[in-house]
Amino acid sequence: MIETKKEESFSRAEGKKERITQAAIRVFAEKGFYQAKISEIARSASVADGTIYLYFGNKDELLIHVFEVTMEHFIEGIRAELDGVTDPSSRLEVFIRHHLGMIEAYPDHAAVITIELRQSPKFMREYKAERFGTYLKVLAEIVEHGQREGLFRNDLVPWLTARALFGMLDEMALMWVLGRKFDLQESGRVIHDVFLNGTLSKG
Amino acid sequence: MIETKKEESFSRAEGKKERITQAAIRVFAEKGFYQAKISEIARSASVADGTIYLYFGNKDELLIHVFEVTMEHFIEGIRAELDGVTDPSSRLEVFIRHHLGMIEAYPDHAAVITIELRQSPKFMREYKAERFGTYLKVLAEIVEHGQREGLFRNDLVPWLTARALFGMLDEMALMWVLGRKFDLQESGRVIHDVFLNGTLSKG
Amino acid sequence: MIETKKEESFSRAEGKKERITQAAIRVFAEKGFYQAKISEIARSASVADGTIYLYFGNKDELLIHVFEVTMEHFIEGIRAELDGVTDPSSRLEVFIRHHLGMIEAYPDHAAVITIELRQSPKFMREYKAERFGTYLKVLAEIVEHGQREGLFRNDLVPWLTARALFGMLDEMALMWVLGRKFDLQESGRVIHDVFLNGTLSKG
Amino acid sequence: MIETKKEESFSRAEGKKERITQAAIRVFAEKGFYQAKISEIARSASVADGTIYLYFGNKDELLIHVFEVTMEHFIEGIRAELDGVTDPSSRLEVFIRHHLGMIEAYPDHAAVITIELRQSPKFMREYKAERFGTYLKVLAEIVEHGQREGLFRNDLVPWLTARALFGMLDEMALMWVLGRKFDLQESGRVIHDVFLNGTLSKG
DNA sequence: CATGAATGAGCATTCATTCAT
DNA sequence: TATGAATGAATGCTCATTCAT
Repeated sequence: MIETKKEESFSRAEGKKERITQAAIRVFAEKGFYQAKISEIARSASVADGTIYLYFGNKDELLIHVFEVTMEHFIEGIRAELDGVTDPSSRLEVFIRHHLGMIEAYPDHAAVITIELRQSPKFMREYKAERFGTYLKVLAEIVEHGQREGLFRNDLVPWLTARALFGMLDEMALMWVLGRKFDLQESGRVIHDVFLNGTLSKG
Repeated sequence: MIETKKEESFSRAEGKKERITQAAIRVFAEKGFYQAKISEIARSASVADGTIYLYFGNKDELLIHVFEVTMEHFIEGIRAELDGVTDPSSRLEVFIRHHLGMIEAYPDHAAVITIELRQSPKFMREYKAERFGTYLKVLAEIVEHGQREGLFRNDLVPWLTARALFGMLDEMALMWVLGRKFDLQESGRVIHDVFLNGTLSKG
Repeated sequence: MIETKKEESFSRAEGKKERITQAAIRVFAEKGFYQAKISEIARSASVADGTIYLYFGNKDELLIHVFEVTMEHFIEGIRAELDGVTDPSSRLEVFIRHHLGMIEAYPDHAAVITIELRQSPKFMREYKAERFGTYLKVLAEIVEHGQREGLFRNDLVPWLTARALFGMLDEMALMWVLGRKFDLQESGRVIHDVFLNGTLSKG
Repeated sequence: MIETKKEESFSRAEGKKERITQAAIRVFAEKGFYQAKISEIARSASVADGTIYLYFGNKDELLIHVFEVTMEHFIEGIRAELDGVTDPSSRLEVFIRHHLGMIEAYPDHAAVITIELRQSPKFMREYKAERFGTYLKVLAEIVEHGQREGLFRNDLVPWLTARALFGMLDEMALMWVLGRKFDLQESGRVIHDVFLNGTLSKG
């Protein structure tokens, strides 16, 4: 399944940007964007405050980068996992399992996604989250594919459906991160089952 | 259906607290909690900055109040709408329609819910959102009721199911608020349909 | 000796100003001038905040009034006690005993004097503390009188001497108020004795 | 005698903290603690407001530091001056002359001592002024020493006596700072003489 | 006279960002 | 590149004072 990356020793150059990014993920996840202090991220990354500004224009850009990197992480993973899986139902299952598996392996990522996507509407209107769109597109295409195959109902708007599914997964992730009071993967299996039965074409 | 309250002229006393609350909803919704300035809320409520502190201990407490009032608003509405509706499927439909209807009528409320629920995990861990729990409980009880009636599958954990449903609705609300690029109630009907078909007991 | 006034029920009119004054003495004594809140003084006097401004122009004036009233209290007392005492040494003794006795009976007064006299030099330069001058004059006149009688050395400048004596008494009062760790009147007797006879051992 | 330090150009590091401290002494002395504004101290020290918080946790801590530094200044000076002086009467004379000399050389220090020591009793009860205690101890030990030598009366409690003496000196300092209407050192000589010999005329 | 809700000027403190080294 | 001391704009909150009732 998904294995947590071990603390790698990066090359000096890119390593520093990467260290900052990872530190930012940790701190944003724990404190939220506005409570996170640049100085704390710097400390957590073992760099000077000013160093962060050699790699990122400002705090906003750091947040955006963190979000994009996080989504990239999800995207690469899901693409690898989907490779070779052709059955729409299985693809859906893989997506759900992978998403929740990532949350379990990297809980901070859940917080980053959750927090980032829910900044003020104003912020969200301005920042077009491309990678997030790409990730959702993977899901929407699973739905479309399933529709072409005649498995899924044709009255579903793929991108709305994808977003609704994502809403469920994100809500599960949020709850789980808060208290870890239930089995995340088990909830994923139920979501898959319910969603599937609800979306099957009657033919 | 749901009708937007018109700007009432309140009595001095409660009126002022109410004006501040409504102004806070507007400003929090547009700017988010941290970007919202007390002085802007005060201006929007036509009171002095200091007046806010006659009614609320600090900015945090104002946010919490705003959230609680918002949820109260949802709770009262849904209870009234559910009154007399006995069929679980219909109750579910009513809930979805009402929730999304409220979002349409009071779009700021969607932002408040979204923002409030997604503050930093740290914040959420400390603040127990009682009213939000009450609201979700209404949904969970619809599921439970449906299970007792033999309509819904028994393998669904009611509160998890309710939360997943809420996740979908909240995601729809978020998207709609951002661009109003689709018919919110139509998406609600699809969610109801998909969810229902997915959760029906096979008996 | 000195007896603490019991809580009198004043006539409504002057009573209110008096209540405010006494409340201010209490609060100034405990918190100091800047930390004392008008609202706390009002509460302590059982009047509304605004009422204070019917009797005093502002917080500064209230402080000045409090100080003047306090000094008046000392002045009246010391004049009564000195009445009929003619011997300079005895008059000095009476002054010291009375001053320290007042501190013991009304410890808040010590704090008021201490605090008031030590506001910023700027403040002190502007506010001419007349009553305080009157009080000190009583002491200076005891010195002068003693000089005329041939009891005291003629090289003492009376008002400087009076001020130095006052400095000792005020310091004793300050210490005593802080911890009450010694016998205030006993220290007064030593001061009287030293002042009169000096510190050299007679051996 | 005592010579006023000229404005030195400090090294960047300690220099800045020192500049802030000296600026604070000036401003506290002129305005008093509560009227002194951080921004004015910053301006007076030619640093930004925020810079003060790199060296001091908050305004209170700045005041405490200022007081401790001031007392340190007095302590170092008096120790140097007392070095080699063995006669108790002379040591007493040195102490008085030095204390008042410091006031003349650094009048702001008088205000700092006066103000600091007379904050609200509440403040004083919490803050244990160690350096002030050390300074007073020097004086108390002069008294004790004089008692052991048989010069001073044995019925004097040294620390009370020291405090009374300090009260006289501080009162002289306060008056002198306010108007400089008399010769401070001359008043010191009289205090020394009176304290030693008392006020009775020898006739 | 009395009230106390409302006001808003004022200030300590924070923290993203800069820049001399 | 990297540093971190220094900056100073920005803001939540306080509280003396006012004034409609």
